[in-house]
This record gives sequence, C-alpha cells and structure tokens, in this order.
Amino acid sequence: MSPAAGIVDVCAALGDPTRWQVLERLGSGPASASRLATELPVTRQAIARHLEVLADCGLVERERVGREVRYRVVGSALTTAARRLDAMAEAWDRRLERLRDLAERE
Amino acid sequence: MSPAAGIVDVCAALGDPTRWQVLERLGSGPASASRLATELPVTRQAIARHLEVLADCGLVERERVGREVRYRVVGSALTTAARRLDAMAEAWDRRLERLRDLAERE
DNA sequence: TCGATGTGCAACACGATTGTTGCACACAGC
DNA sequence: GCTGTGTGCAACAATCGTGTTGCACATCGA
Repeated sequence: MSPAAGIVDVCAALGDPTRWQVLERLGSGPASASRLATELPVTRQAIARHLEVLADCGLVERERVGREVRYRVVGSALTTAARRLDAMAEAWDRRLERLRDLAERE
Repeated sequence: MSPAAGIVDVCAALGDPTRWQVLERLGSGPASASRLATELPVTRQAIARHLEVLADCGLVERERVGREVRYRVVGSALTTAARRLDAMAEAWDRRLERLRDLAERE
C-alpha cells in the first residue's frame, strides 16, 4: 500500500496554477484547446500539453467532435484522489496517536 | 472561490515521489533529516529541502529537540486538502450534470 | 475550390527542480 | 579540550517543466 500508484501523478498535475485554470474553466463546461486558448493567457500549444498531462492521469477526458477535440473534467478522478489522501491522513494520524499513547504510558 | 489558495502548493509538494517517501516514513513516526537520510537513497541536504517544501505548505511540522530538528507529519493538512478537492469535484459534477440536463431538454 | 479554423509535431529558450559535494558551525558526551 | 553527530549555507551540474514560435496537415463551410 505504499505509493498508491497514480496519486503522485494526479498531485503533480494539480500542482500547476495554469492547469487549475484549465480545470476550473472546464468545470463550467467542455471546451477544446483552441477555445481555452482564447480565454486563458497562454498559447494553444501550451494548453494542449497541459490537457495531455491532465488526460494522462485521468482528470480530463477527450472526445472528438468533428474536427475538434473537446475536453471535459472527470470529477470522479478527483474524488478518488481526495479519498486516497484522506485515507492516508487518517492512517498517519492513528499511527502517530498510538505512538503518543505508548510514550505517555511509560 | 477560485484557486483555494494553498491547495496548489500542497499538490505540488505531493507531486514528487521522494517527498512521498519522506511523508510515508514520517507517517510511522517523527524523525530528523539526518535520520531520514540513512533510510532513504538521497543525501541529507536533498531531504532537508524536501522537508522545507513540505513544511512551507503545512504538511509537516518542525520541532527542535536538543540539537536536532525532528519532523512530524500533519495529517490534518492532508485531510483539509482532500476535503477541498472533494468539494471541487462535487461542484464540477453538479455543474456538468446541469448542463447535460439542459442539453437534453431541447 | 478556396479560405478559415482546429489540430499535431518539432525546435528552441529559460527558469525551476532535484540532486550532489564541500565546508563551517553548534553542541552533546567522552 | 576533543571527537562525533546534527544542522545550515553555498556552489554546482543535470534534468525537467513551461511556454514560445513556426510549419504542416486535416476538415468544415461558403
């Protein structure tokens, strides 16, 4: 149960401000890379790479619509990540509290 | 309610495998940078910087014990981050579902 | 057919990260 | 006082990440 696999990649993806801008924009409705580029202060190519990162770790989904590629947020991926983090926090808290109890018993 | 402040930094901190090793080790009990360096395959200085990153976003706490500095995991910080992510995921899901309903009504 | 729009790929610049080594300093214990 | 251990700081190398420009190609629509 060590690294919980993809959680590191998800966190790395969420560790960039521009990707948060992309995600929050997609949270209000699907859009293509070109569309996003008109609304955010970065070029389409930069956004395309951010979208690739987000898609690689499952935070967004691609969907071809004619000649354009539309991206949508995958809320469940974020929910899963949140649950994993919460479970780890709880486990750590329990272990440390047990240590504290042991120390105080002597 | 845009970037939720420190969540980006927390995620960035969690986006590095070595920092996960440090966190998981600290999850089994507090330790100093030198101690961690003997258990992980990186130098003390590298670990010290990772600990600084983790401390800056509240994921670990420093505590001086004599001449050494002990670090402990702060589970509540991780829990807070998890709750924020979960809340965002839920908000996005709700908004997208409302969009879907609107589209299907016409 | 032709132009406009959307995408894909490559090269490049630049700063940030990550890791190292080396040295200086503080302090606990002999 | 001296040695060992823990910390702090600085310099350095190498890689990665982010963003840019430029160009080629596909496709929708007039």
